[in-house]
Formats: sequence, structure tokens, C-alpha cells
Amino acid sequence: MAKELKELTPREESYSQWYNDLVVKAGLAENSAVRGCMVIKPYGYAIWEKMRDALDAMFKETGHVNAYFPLFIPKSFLSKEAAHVEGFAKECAVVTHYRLKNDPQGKGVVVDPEAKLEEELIVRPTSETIIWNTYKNWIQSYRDLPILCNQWANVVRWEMRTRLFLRTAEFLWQEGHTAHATRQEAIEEAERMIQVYARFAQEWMSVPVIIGHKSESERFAGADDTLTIEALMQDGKALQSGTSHFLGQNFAKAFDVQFTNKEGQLDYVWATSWGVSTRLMGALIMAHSDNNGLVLPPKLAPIQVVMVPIYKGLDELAQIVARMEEIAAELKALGVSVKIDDRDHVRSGFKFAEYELKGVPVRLAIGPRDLAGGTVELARRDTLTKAIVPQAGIAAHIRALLDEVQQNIFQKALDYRQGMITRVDSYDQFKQVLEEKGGFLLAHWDGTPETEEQIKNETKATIRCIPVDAPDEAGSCIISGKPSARRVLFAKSY
RNA sequence: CGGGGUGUAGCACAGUCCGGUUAGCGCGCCACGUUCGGGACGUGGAGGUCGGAAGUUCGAAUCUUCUCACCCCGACCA
Repeated sequence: MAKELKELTPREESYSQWYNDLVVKAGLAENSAVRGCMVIKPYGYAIWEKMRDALDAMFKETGHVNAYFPLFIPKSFLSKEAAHVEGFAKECAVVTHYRLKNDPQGKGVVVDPEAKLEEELIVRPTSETIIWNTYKNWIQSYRDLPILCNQWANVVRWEMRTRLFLRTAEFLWQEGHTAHATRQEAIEEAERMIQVYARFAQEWMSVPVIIGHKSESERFAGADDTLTIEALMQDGKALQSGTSHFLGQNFAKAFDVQFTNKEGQLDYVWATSWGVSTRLMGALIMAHSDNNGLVLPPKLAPIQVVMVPIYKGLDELAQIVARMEEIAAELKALGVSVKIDDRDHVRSGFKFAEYELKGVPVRLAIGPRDLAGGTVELARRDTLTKAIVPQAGIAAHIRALLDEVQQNIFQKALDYRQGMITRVDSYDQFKQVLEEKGGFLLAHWDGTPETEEQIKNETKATIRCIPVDAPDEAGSCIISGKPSARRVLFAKSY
């Protein structure tokens, strides 16, 4: 069968191939003709739209508004903040010309050398610079603050190696950029938004995350502090799933954005930026999928319930579909999205496998026996269990079941994640656990970039974050033996 | 950007070493029929500049040179 997914346990070496296979076969995305860029297919995009809508509503609740800034950034803007240019310069796509012409040799078209731009334009890898150049004109007084803008956009980072959803040359994301009158207010904003991300990951994606601060060397280029949510995938590797940065006054100083405060004095504006991307799709896929395919949490499933008729002959099909439409109407009235698959050219068993591959949370099958007995066969994607239930009251039953599935998927991911957090107290133990088990390691660290670097070089594990809820615990660094006030979170990561 | 590998139908591949009819298999696709409570089967059919360019040869998917693209492993990163 062409649709058949390769059998694989998640920890095998070829997990990445299994993941790729799944993304393609479930109809989410595929590689495009353009190097490192992907095509997001309708089913994948439908999931992304659900994520986007849910996040957007959360941003609005927290007082944010949407705006849009240019795709192109003059090269000179990017060089204004030293750390920022250092971080992004190596992976920028650059526009150098604005016109093509017919090849004088007659071979298609060539870049017209006459049309060279005086100043090259960078395709945004992130929008801090263009936005702060704009904010400069918006801000004069403390009365103009805060500015709480978000934009939904695409960005380009010319990565050496790409993987569907996890790292593509072009990706979709949202980026919030806020300006504040005080340091404290900006810090609170950055913390508020990482909490929004954590809530979204857990309540919508059913993906448990650990919130924490990045170490200095993992921090966003140009930030004073980076907050992150870290999720754990089923192969034991971590995925940075969203970040929220306290930018201090770095961009305000680079773009000379000053305002008059209540006391009548000039001061630089305090800033944050925060973003999540289509990488969340990767997190969603890798956190829950099994050998039958995707497992989607009901809140993000484009189709929450699929109905498959089981029949002989078109008369019977029509009869069953008529009954299904009645049930579908009841479900839709409760806000449940339903698809009736009445295709006659594929058999029911094929449909079952197909919707499992696509991760549809609940499946109803109705055949002649059910029609006679007033029952349906109800199957859950998360547990792969089936039950015969009465048609009476089915809509309310399913509505409640969807919430249960949502919760169950989260609980399963949480149990796995909790089992994959290991406290280690020596470097030998660190290496052993990393090798044999993977997952998150909680260990003492002396706080120096040198130690972090050594661990990274020797084991490929990095500090994912210093968890915000890490309890104070006196200990000694697993490398240097120097004192440490709390454990930090290590893992191999994507 | 280093080290490996692969380009042949929508997909996955055989054929290439050792040149020789009209380039082949499976899946998918189209038509008809039989089926239908977990990925059906039969019969017939359509679909190819063998990644591209140049060369060697009576003759190139196959040999030579150049080139492009993609995949995997590193370094880099949401």
C-alpha cells in the first residue's frame, strides 16, 4: 500500500526519516522545487490556521493588535545592533537587483546588470530592525506607550540543512514587538507572553512544556534575556517551541528611539519581542504520533469526527448517509466539525487507515446492523479503541469525549515527559543517561559559557533553559565542581 | 561549506560494472465487472526529452567531461 507508514519505534536512528515520511503521507507538507522551502498542503495549513486563530485570540485578550511591516529590510538597518547582525548575517537572503532582461545569447532571462540596487535589501530573517526604525516615528512621549503590536508574516533564514516544519528556509510565524516606558513593564510583558505560549502549547496542542531562561550563549541575538518553552519529542530530543525576549534598550539605542517621560526627561524605550512559528507543527507531530500516523488533539483537528458508512449497494449507502447527516447536524450544533466520507471507490477499511494516518480524533462507522439496532461504532484515535454505542445522545457523548481525548493526549505526553527528566550528579552519569535514555537532564552548572561549551562539544547536549520554577538547591557543577545554586535543564535538541 | 550517496512514469525502484530490438516491475491513475463490518480482486488501458549540456560510437539510460538538483552525516540555527 502506498499510504502505509514505515513501522518504527520512535527512538530508532531513522526517526527523522519516519517523521518526514509521516508529514508527507499525512498530507501536511512536502519539499518544494525551491531549495529548503516547503509547500504546506491544505490539510497541514488547516491545522496551522487553527493554531493561528487560537493564538491570535490570546494576543488580543492580552491587549495586542496586529500590524504589518515590510518584507525587505535595507542592509544598513541590520548592522545597527551589533549582536543582532552577528546572529543573523550568516543566513540572510539578499536582493541585489530589481530587473531581469532577455539573455543577449538567447537563453531565457538574465539579471540586468544595469538594475543593481544602490543599497541591497535583506529579506527579513526577523523584523526587529525595520520595526524599530518605524517605531522611532511613532514614539515621542510616554503617552505613546506602550505599543503592543504583533504581525503574522513569513521570514527567511538561509539554513544549511532543512527539515519539514522544524527548520525551513522560509517559514510562517508571528512576531510580537512591544515598546514600553519602563524596564519593569517590558520584563513583565516578556514573561506574560511566554506564559501565553505555554498555555497554548498545553491547552491547545496537548504538549507539555518547560518554561525557563536561556543561558547567555543561547540567547536571542540582541536580547538581554530570552525566555523559552521547551518541549520533549518522542525520540528523547528537545524542541525549542517558542521564545519571548526582553530586549532592554538595545534596539531603542540602535535606532535612537527616545521619549519624554512623565518627569519631562528623555529616555530610551524598553522593548520585547516574541514569536512562535510553523515549527509548532513539528512539535505537534512529533509529540503525539504513533505508527498509525498522526494523533491530533481535538482542538486543533481540522476534522474532529469522521463518519464512514459500511454498506452494500448504493441504496444502502444513501440510507446510511441520510442517518449520518442527521447525526452530523447535531454535532455541528455543538460546534464539532464533521466529515461524512461517502466515497464509493474506496473501501471502508482503507478509509479507516487513511483517517488514522491523518489523526482524526473520533471515527464513527455505521453499517446495516447499526441502522437496524440504533447503534454506531465509535473509535478513538488516541487509544485506538472501538465501542458500540447507541445513536441516541451520541452528539453530546462525542462532545464530552473530544474534551476527554484532548486531556488524555496531554496526560500521555506529560507522563512520558516526566519519565524522561533525570536528575544527574556527575558528568559520567550525565553522559550515560544521555546516551542510554535521552530526554531532559537536570544538573548543576557553574554558570560559565566555557563549561556549557565543553559539554556541548563533548556530548552534543545544550542547556535548554534555566527553568523558572527551579528550586534553590546548593550543589556543585558536574564539570568544574564549582558551586551552583540550582539545577539547569540539558538535552540534545533539534 | 566539508564527507558520503542518489537522479529512469505521479510515487518507490530494477536495468548502468560488461553500449545493441519498441526501456521494465510494483503501487497509484483511467474504463468495465465482481466485491464491500479494517488498507479488495479480475480484465483492459493511458502515462517516459532515462536530471541537463557537450563528446566518443554505426548505435548511449549504460562510456568520458562538465553542470544542475535532491537526500544523508557534520558545522550553523525558530
